[in-house]
Amino acid sequence: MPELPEVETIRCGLAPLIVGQQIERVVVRTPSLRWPIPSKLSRVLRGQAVLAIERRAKYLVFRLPNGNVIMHLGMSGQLRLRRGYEPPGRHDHVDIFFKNGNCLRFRDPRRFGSILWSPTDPLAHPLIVKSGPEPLSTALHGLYLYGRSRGRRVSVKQFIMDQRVVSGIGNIYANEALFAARIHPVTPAGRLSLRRYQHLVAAIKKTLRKAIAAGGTTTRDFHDESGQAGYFQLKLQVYGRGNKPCFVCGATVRQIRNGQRSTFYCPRCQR
DNA sequence: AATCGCGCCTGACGGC
DNA sequence: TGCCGTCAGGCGCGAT
Repeated sequence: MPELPEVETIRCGLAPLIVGQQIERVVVRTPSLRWPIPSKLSRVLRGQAVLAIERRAKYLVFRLPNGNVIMHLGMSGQLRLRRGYEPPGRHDHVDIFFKNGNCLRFRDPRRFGSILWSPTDPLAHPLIVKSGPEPLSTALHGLYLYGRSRGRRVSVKQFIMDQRVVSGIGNIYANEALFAARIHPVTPAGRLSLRRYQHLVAAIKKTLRKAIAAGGTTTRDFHDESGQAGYFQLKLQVYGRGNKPCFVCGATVRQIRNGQRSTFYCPRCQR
């Protein structure tokens, strides 16, 4: 499930290969994603050159002279760039053919992803404008989370997964960052001290940076733009490790449900 | 305003 | 073998 590090990995891999390239044509086979792909997408993209690829939260933004493509990979979205033609599979929903002979293919078995068109400022798009600060920017700091959390009774894990509070953190990295910060995931957000939020922010940044450096986390669904799986999975401390021994203290990692999400933590390390 | 739970969607997997 | 239920989960939305 692509979270910020996976989307960033895709962006970095894709940028040198398609920035500056001109789009020849676009084939939309399945318009019914999370939201319908705009019927004009093929028309507006034809002949345009990609000026830049940016990332905001978990969204990819393709800058073009006449507007912007906003893409979200949802749970199972993949992007692959390959040379020449390959017959599309059942879940290969969109092809973007470039004049240099490459094809960017969007594949998404669960179709929770989305591809939208924004003729104006994409950062002002309703889906993006409410996103919280980028976790790796200076806008995310301990005092910010502390302030936003006052009076909040939701668990700290749900709190940091709220994209309006801070963007880009999904279930995997929420679990990992809370482990790194030694904070129990179910602690009410409003009950944590400023000092503990400072530790948490440091842990979030460190966890995300390491994941980006490693090229994202391998899951069933994630592949980067070349189809390569990430290899951060080897380093996951708690996610997916229910009933296994904590790498730090040996206690049994617990798996619970919190806010309808699988939650993993070490009952001895995290308080 | 904050919180809760639903629904979208498919594939993997376990049980019978 | 095959069928069925459950789980995985990002995120907007409606209800409370």
